[in-house]
Amino acid sequence: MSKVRVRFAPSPTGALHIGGVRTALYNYLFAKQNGGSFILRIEDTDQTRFVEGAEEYIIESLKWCGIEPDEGVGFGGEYGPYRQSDRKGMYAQYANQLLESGHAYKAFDTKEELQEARLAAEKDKKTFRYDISTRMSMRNSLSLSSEEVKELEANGIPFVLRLKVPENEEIHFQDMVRGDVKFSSNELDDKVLLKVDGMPTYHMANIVDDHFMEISHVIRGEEWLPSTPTHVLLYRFLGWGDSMPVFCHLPLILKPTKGKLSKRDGAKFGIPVFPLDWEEKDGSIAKGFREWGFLPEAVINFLALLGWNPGTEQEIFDLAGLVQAFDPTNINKSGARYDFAKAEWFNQQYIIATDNEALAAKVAPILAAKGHHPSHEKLVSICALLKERMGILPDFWSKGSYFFEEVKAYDNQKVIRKKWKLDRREAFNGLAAQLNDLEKYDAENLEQLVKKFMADNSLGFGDVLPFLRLATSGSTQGPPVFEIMEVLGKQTVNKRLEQAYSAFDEVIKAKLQQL
RNA sequence: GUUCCUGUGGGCUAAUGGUUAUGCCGUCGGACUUUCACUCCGGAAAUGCGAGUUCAAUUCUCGUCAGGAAUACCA
Repeated sequence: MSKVRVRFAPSPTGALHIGGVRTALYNYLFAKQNGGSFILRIEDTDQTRFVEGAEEYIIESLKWCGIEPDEGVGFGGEYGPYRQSDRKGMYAQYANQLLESGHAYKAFDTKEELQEARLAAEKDKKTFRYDISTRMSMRNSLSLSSEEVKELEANGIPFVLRLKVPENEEIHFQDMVRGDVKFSSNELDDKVLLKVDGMPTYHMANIVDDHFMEISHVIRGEEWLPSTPTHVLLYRFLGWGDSMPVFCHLPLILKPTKGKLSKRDGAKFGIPVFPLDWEEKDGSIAKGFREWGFLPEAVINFLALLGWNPGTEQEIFDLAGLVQAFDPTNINKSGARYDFAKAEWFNQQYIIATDNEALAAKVAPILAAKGHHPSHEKLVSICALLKERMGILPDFWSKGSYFFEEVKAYDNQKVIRKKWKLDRREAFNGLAAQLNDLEKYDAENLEQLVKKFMADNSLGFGDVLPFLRLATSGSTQGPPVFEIMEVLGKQTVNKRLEQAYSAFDEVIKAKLQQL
């Protein structure tokens, strides 16, 4: 078997969404597993849709995900250029070859004429198709006499080259996911091969490029399935039928409701659909997984399992593990819905698995943005306390801001109203004093001290701990209190206790007044 | 409309022509923690529908319905 060479071929029309990332990932996995090459080709044959920065975005996204191409735009290689606009000169030759061999023809129809034909068909509740049944009623080198064609050309009337699809032919091809797939040529339209501007269409360019880049497997989204028979025809007519790549059409990624996931869905559902932030033309920012606080390993793991399964019950895979376990025959046929909750779960797993030192580094920028620059040691110990409670990186702040800022509010007023007693204030003042006198201020000693305090005053855990929590963190939830106190330190805890006692008293006084 | 693709709990999925249809996420309950999370235990919940083949169908066939994709001088 010849060398495995696969390509990821996005068009630079905007941000890459996770469906594209998954396609890239599967290409990458298949290439690496077979000792082959993963190639990035930029399909920019439609110059009207070119978007500034999209190409860089794609490259940066792949890098962030850890699936760098071996060849391609930005990565070098022996089969370049890898940008279709840079290969512009190559395509006409092959389109003309098809013209000469009678597999293509010139079509002079204007946009308006085509539009008219479409409108006419619509009246009959049909869709116009430029194909064997209609081409003789259009203006092209098949329906016109050679004199007429010459005259049109002499007058500089622009034309496109269209594929002449043969009649009554059954076209078969093998698909790695779907097995034997067949189409009738009668259902195919005479696709434009070369546009008026001299640029090839996707169909033409991708066949020429795949051929010369010696692509062995075409792994792409299912939306290409219906045009694959046209591609098969092209390979055959160009004389490349024997070296045609194997096709592998991936199931679509579906949006949370119904339908194929699209770029707009991020804003619509309030979830990330792009790997990185993307700035739209109107200046709005579509938030990426990275900025959302996802780890790339988690995104990759999540995406890998969307439409594929390893055949075992293992769910957590690093990239190397995926390369090993990946098996295209286990790719599903049906579309997979994008479930954000599951993505978050994966991320949580990866955050928990990250050691505290590394997590501290990831979380530091979030704190810096809030104006806090804690010492590394402090950050590491807080990471240890918080990591199991984080789904995404910013949770570090939402669940741990009290480590860095004063407590502004106490979230569980109900507990205060029920359990705080004015006549215990003296005892609690005593506790504060004892805590202040504690020499070795660590969780273990704190716990001992507090337990003794409870025993001395005949108080239960429920009478004391919620207030320690509330006072120090503002919340009755979170990591073990004594560990919070240790990290906070004596001074801070004392200050917060004092403040809190008064605040608790106020709550009770307000309650008494109401009665 | 036409062509093609696809239908397993709420989501992602496993499985075999043959016990109680798997696992994960989510959800609910319990244990642990007097909290939350983690962890552990348990519950509810699925083969779209209808025929046919067969001793036996989620699996094979047909029909039907539903969803999706394609139907551009976009990719």
